[in-house]
Amino acid sequence: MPEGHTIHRLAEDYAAAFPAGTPLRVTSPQGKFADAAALLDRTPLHTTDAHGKHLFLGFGDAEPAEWVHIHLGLFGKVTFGPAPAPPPTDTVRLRLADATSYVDLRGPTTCALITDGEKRAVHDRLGPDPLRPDADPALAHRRIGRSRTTIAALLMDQKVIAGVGNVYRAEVLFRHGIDPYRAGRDITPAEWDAIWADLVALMREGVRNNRIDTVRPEHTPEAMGRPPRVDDHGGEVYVYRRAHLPCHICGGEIRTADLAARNLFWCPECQRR
DNA sequence: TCCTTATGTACAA
DNA sequence: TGTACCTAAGGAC
Repeated sequence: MPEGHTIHRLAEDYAAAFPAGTPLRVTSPQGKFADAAALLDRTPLHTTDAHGKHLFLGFGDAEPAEWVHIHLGLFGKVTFGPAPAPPPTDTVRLRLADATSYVDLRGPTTCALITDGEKRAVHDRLGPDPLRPDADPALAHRRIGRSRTTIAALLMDQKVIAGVGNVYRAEVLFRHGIDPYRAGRDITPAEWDAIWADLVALMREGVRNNRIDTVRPEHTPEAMGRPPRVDDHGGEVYVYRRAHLPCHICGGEIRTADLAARNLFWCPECQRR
């Protein structure tokens, strides 16, 4: 479930699973990361970091000079388990293991050993991340405010804002009653401030619960006297993957459309221009 | 067993 | 804009 909240949660979970100082077995059963894994084998995990959808694992006994850079893409998955680790399947790109637990990485778009400088370059090409304390929302609004591109596309552009994916994009626009096709430059500073603050809160909750929930208590099916939801992605949402179903608030039909090769979902009644 | 789909991105044309 | 890449689950047969 890789939007930014998943990656920040993984950074926490990797660090919690493998305390600094404990040497790890590092392997790549699939083979695609075998050379790097051999270099890292029997060294401890020192630090983890996350920016948007990018995860960084720093190995060694001191401040890392090299990092494992991981991006899950659309399919990547990480599974944690207790020792003893089962025999790995042939899709495990990276396995970390110690005496008490193991973690398997499968299907990432990126899993590469990079230098500290290369890591900085990744940070430099990413926009502010609502989950990072150093993030500057004004930086994002400066880009959005000059753009004729739709706000729906801008929210997915990691150079503009890092960590938002297709679910948070759809849900935050719904929560603020914003038509996804409005141009970025028509988003007022007040609207942007509210969107940013909401993303900070929603994504922090996402890290805490390891899933995306966006429905306010007063709009849950129970509170609205409607039948329980039938979403299959784990969280409570207003519009994501709810095409042709009734809007939780107005009862109108949720619409869907292609936008930049992704599925956009919105309620045309609640999200007017 | 095959087909579709998915919370993503990079690159070619 | 289209396509390639990575994996697994669910649904249609």
